[in-house]
Amino acid sequence: MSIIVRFAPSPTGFLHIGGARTALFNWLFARHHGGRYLLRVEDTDRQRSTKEAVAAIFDGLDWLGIESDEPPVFQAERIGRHQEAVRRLLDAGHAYRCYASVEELEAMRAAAKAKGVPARYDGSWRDRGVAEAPEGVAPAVRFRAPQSGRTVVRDLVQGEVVFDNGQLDDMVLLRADGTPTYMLSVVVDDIDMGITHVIRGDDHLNNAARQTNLFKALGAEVPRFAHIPLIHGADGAKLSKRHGAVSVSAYREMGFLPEAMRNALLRLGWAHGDDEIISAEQAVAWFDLDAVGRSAARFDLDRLLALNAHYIKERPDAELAGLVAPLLKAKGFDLDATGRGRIEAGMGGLKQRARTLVELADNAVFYVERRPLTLKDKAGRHLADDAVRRMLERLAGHIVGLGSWDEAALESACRAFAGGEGLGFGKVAQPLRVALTGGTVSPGIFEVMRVLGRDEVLGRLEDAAQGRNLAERQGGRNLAAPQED
RNA sequence: GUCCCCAUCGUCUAGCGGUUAGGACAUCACCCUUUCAAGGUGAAGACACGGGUUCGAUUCCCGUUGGGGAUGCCA
Repeated sequence: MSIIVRFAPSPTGFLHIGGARTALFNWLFARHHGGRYLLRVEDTDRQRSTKEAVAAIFDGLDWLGIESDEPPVFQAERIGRHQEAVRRLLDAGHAYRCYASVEELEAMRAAAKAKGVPARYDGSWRDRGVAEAPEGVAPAVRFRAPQSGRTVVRDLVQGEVVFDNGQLDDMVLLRADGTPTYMLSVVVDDIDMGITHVIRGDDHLNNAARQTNLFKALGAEVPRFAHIPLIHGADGAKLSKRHGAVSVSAYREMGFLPEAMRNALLRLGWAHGDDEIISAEQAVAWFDLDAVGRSAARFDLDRLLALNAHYIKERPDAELAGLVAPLLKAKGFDLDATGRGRIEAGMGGLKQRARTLVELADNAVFYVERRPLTLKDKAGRHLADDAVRRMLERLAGHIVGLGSWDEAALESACRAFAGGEGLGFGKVAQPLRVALTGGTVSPGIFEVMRVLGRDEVLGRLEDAAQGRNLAERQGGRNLAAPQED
């Protein structure tokens, strides 16, 4: 039997990282076993579902490269099937109409809680006939769940979990307005879609028991369940808005690469020995449910950052230049051919120093800035001394006629100059760096000179010598504040 | 309250009865060095507790504690 799994988000908000990981695990599981991965939008709650959320979820999944093997199924469009299933259940005596009001239900729960018994619907309409129905009250339809015995969920991750049927109440299948609830639609749709394995967050573990009984009542085979542990926030609680960045799109905006995100998500609750950097191909080859852990994990931004730094280094320079261009544009730097050329030529040194695309863009600014440069933070003090400026002027004179403008030639010329001045190389390099980049932190100075080109270097040197640089600007927006030396 | 799940360094984890309890991130040193990174080397850092079972428990069982989840006409 071929494996069919699905990711079934409810479009009541953005795609958060927990959902993204669930999708990833499903997708990986299908790919690994040569099965199919489907997408189903659980939008039976018409009040809270929005088109924007659907778009955000699709967009996030797309960005992560988790593509569905078939067009997405919209649950709301399948109401007919759900209602039909309820009719069958009603006919077979597996369901009944319940006329209890919302107030009554609340009272029931409060009473149960006070008595210390499971808070659940008391089943008072289980065996009452329609004749007793109060007037003008539209009934909800409830499942007639088994009241004794136990339901066993054989879970691929959690093992065998036993529930006392006395704990499980008669869940609502159809609301009073005739719309299906989640509990009903998941089961009907999973049956119709031929889902063989249900991989989802373990906040659904309890539901698995109730759904198991529904599957049986519907005469269907119960799929295999795999409830994966939740991802928690830094405080150890279930992820919510108050945990800061939780949406996939937020991470995208922070400058993370999808491959880094996937790698990070993959390693939450799943491991393959000591492997940390895992490619998409390896993930497919290695992933299986037996290696999924059972304890909740916290999402660690530092790890993501480290992974992202790794994947940035692995990306070709041209690709990174393309990724950074729009970020630079947003900062007001529209790249011309020269700018683009410099960004790509300087990418080697740039990408060594960035953990996010945002940092990469911030650090690349000096390559596309127009003269005279605006000095960063307190960098100006390196250029404040008149003797230093004259030194820079002499340096310009020393390199202006250089035969070749490559890094090796630049280095030997600059070192020779420093020697001639009786200065340690650092005494020359740092003012030079500030003159050329406007800051005290940058890629290797010879690389910078090479990328900038002779004219620009000479021009920036002259600006510095003449004291033409502009006063400091606001500090960078790097995740890691740039260190002052 | 009731039910369910979980428990190895700060974090993510390896471990599947006998290990100097391993790796990664973060931290701290040192090396390299034109700054910052990167890289290299090293350090510090964990089996929640109590009972069993066993020749032997991080590992198996029970309990305690702690954390989480579910208790909806949300999903």
